[in-house]
Amino acid sequence: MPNDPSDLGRFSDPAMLILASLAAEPRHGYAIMEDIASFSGTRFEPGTLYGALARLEHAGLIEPLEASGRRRPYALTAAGTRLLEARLATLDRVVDAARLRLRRAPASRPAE
Amino acid sequence: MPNDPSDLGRFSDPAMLILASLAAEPRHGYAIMEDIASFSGTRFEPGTLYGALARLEHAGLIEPLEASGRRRPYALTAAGTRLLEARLATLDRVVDAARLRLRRAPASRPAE
DNA sequence: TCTGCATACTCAGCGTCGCTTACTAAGCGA
DNA sequence: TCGCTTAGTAAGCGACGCTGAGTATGCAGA
Repeated sequence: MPNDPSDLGRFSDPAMLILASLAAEPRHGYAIMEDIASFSGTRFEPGTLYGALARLEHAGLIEPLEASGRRRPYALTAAGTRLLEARLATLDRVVDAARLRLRRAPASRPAE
Repeated sequence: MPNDPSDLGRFSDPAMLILASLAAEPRHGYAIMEDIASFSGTRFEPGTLYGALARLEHAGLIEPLEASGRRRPYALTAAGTRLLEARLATLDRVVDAARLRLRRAPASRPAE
């Protein structure tokens, strides 16, 4: 129950990638999609993208800017920036821990 | 639609953390819980932990070892190890991209 | 001008998965 | 034998990711 807005809900992938994409500058949905595909290799379908966008806006992590034509651009809020930074730090810790554990794994992993 | 077993389903957090915990050595559920809490700061409730464990086993990413008493230990399979490594590489790319973007962000973020 | 493609977004529905909560039960020290 | 920690089971809810189809605008070329 994400009553806590500092929590990304239970998921992180689409939301995290969107926050990362918006970190550089405001972008509209379609551009976010292209951008994410370029740096992460994952291309979201519109439903995934715009659904996540709506949730992030509702959580106050991003905010809509004035539309120009069909394009509805979004910008990171201060809260969104803070959350992204915190999330990045946690990810670093986890990735480091995982690498360490992989390296310490016994060389003789059972067959298969 | 995780017909593709090389896919962690749509989520990654609990599953990823479990794989990371098992990377060092086989562990049983309760020990995984403690371990994850120690390196990631997140403590899963039993439902979350054992649910994810069952899915990972079903996907062939971990396998149960012989139980000793109540303890049901699991070990990473070769597929699990490969997936963890791949996932780690992707995470690195994403974290780097995000950091770069944060640094390039215009210093003058609108108020608030 | 009309066709057709790329852009940009909306909407509806399904199934999965995370999360909570409560319960069972073994092992062990006081 | 009481009670704490350890260890795992079970049930249910609702959020969210994902797919897929549909709508509409702008623009280049025939």
